[in-house]
Amino acid sequence: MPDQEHLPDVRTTAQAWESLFRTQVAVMRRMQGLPEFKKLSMREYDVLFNISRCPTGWTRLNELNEALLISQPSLSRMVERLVAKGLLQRRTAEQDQRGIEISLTEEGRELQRIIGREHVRHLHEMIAPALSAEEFGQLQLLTEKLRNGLKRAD
Amino acid sequence: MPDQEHLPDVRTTAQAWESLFRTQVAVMRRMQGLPEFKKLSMREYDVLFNISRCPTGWTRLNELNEALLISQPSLSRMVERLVAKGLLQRRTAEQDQRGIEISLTEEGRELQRIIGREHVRHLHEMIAPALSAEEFGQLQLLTEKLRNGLKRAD
DNA sequence: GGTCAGTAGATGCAATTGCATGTAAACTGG
DNA sequence: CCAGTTTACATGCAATTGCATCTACTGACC
Repeated sequence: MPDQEHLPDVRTTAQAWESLFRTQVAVMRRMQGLPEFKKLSMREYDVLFNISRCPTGWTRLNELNEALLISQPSLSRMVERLVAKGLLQRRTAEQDQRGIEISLTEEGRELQRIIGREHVRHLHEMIAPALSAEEFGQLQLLTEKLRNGLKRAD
Repeated sequence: MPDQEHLPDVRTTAQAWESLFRTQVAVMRRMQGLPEFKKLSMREYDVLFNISRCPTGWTRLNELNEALLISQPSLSRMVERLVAKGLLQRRTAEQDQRGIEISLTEEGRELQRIIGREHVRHLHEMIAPALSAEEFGQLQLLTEKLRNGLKRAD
């Protein structure tokens, strides 16, 4: 081990978390009203976005659920609604007859792209003035490291 | 201005935000099931916590609303429920007869403290292994700076 | 191969949420 | 001072959410 890094105490971790959390709230709150989220709520967009990131294009419902804060029954019904809107398609998983796989339809993919572009543009306007490029880079590294280092849920 | 810091591009800001957001989701998701949130949902606890931070002990409803992601009618009714549970008290504001001020009751303050202690303890267990004390400090500074530097909502 | 525990989603139902709108008080310009 | 606008919160109501539970399938053990 190179330099001695001392372990964080409770105050340090609590304050850092609180600051991160409040920042997330502040940004989300400003984003809520923006026009791109008129057609789809932010939660729904987040579902489309997560699916769009899957290499194969298909995800298992339970896997998707882990990336979201909503409960399993809520996701189940949200997917139902998004299928009804023509934005998603479902199929039963090959190797596990209990499982459901979902993917974006062409329409869903297109809507995700449209909203995504607007979203990124507005996000950039909102947060870019606050930090330098170097600081954003540090922030990304620190949050990635934090996320990857979380103690496994028991 | 000392060194030349270059301005962040769109990719840089979007990736940093996404990483922060995903980290927040990962932590919140693990927190949801913990026993301290059996008596009160996380949203409700967050309300008590925010009020507990007010120097005077009283807050205006609209001011409190700005620190939360829920809508104004939702907060209005959540406060109603928390008053019914005996955790909050309400009064009309002195200088503005339209306004409502709320504060914790003794019972509410005590419950907030109990949940808060458990929460901080579990949070620490969960995230402390991920970063050093110095890194948590950097994370706090960066998120504070980000929050304070957000472009004003139009 | 049959029983039993565990996992993936679906569903009934009550509670919570948000949207649109309502009411009342405060501000504003003449 | 008074009409018109804005602000703060409440309320009707439909949509969404979560909890508890159910069904169907899987995997393990014997």
